[in-house]
Amino acid sequence: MNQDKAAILKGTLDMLILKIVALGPIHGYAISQRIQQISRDHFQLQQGSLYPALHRLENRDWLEAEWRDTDTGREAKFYKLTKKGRKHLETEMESWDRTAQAVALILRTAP
Amino acid sequence: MNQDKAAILKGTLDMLILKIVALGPIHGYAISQRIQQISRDHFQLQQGSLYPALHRLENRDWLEAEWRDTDTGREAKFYKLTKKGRKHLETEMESWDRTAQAVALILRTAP
DNA sequence: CTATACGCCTAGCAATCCTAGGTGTCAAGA
DNA sequence: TCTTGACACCTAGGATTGCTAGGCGTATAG
Repeated sequence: MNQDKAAILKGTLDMLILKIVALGPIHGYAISQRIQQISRDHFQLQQGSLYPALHRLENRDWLEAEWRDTDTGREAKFYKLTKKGRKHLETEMESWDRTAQAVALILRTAP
Repeated sequence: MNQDKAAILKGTLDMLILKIVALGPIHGYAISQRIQQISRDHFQLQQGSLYPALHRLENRDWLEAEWRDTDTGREAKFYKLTKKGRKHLETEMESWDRTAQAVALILRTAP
């Protein structure tokens, strides 16, 4: 079915969400749109992944939520980063960099 | 405990193993050593991940196994890529590239 | 008035990697 | 001699994670 839009790589979703929220307060539904948009339609974040992840991040005190109105006048749950969340995001990004480099080392090894 | 050696990113292990085996026939124990070595000690592949993965790859006809002697005169199960395996490896590598780029797009987005 | 987008939620599945245990051989050092 | 460590294989079960597939309610466009 989805040959086109790819699933999120396991273990990276938290980091991606935190990064999007770091750009400014935003509600859940919009997060999935932003991820799809910025990734140039590569990632397709499912709601069944999104909302549990948001609750997970809130429970770990990386995100704070607040009900507010959207531009279109509807209620939505806006998230913003906590200090802990910002710190954690940095750690995760550094970790990602090292991991991506390590993978690249292996994939680029010539026979 | 392991602040140093990182776990393998979920979903990438099959690709990494296939890539190592693509460098030439090799047995399981040596695969984990090679992965650790080439990744400059970043990845620490556990045996409880390694062997189930190898059986998985064999069942999918991406790897073939054969018992042979090592340099040290012991018996070991040497793996080599099948044609299907080589093809799958290429697909996975392309997929990884696109995914890594998509992640980079998101992580590099400035506020 | 009906479909679609918006916006939230949950239960349960499938996959994956790990921990923690096990087997047996062999070489080196106390 | 005996014990430790490296070599080389294996499995069961747990934890985590993202998805599928369902659900709710409102507003807007056709």
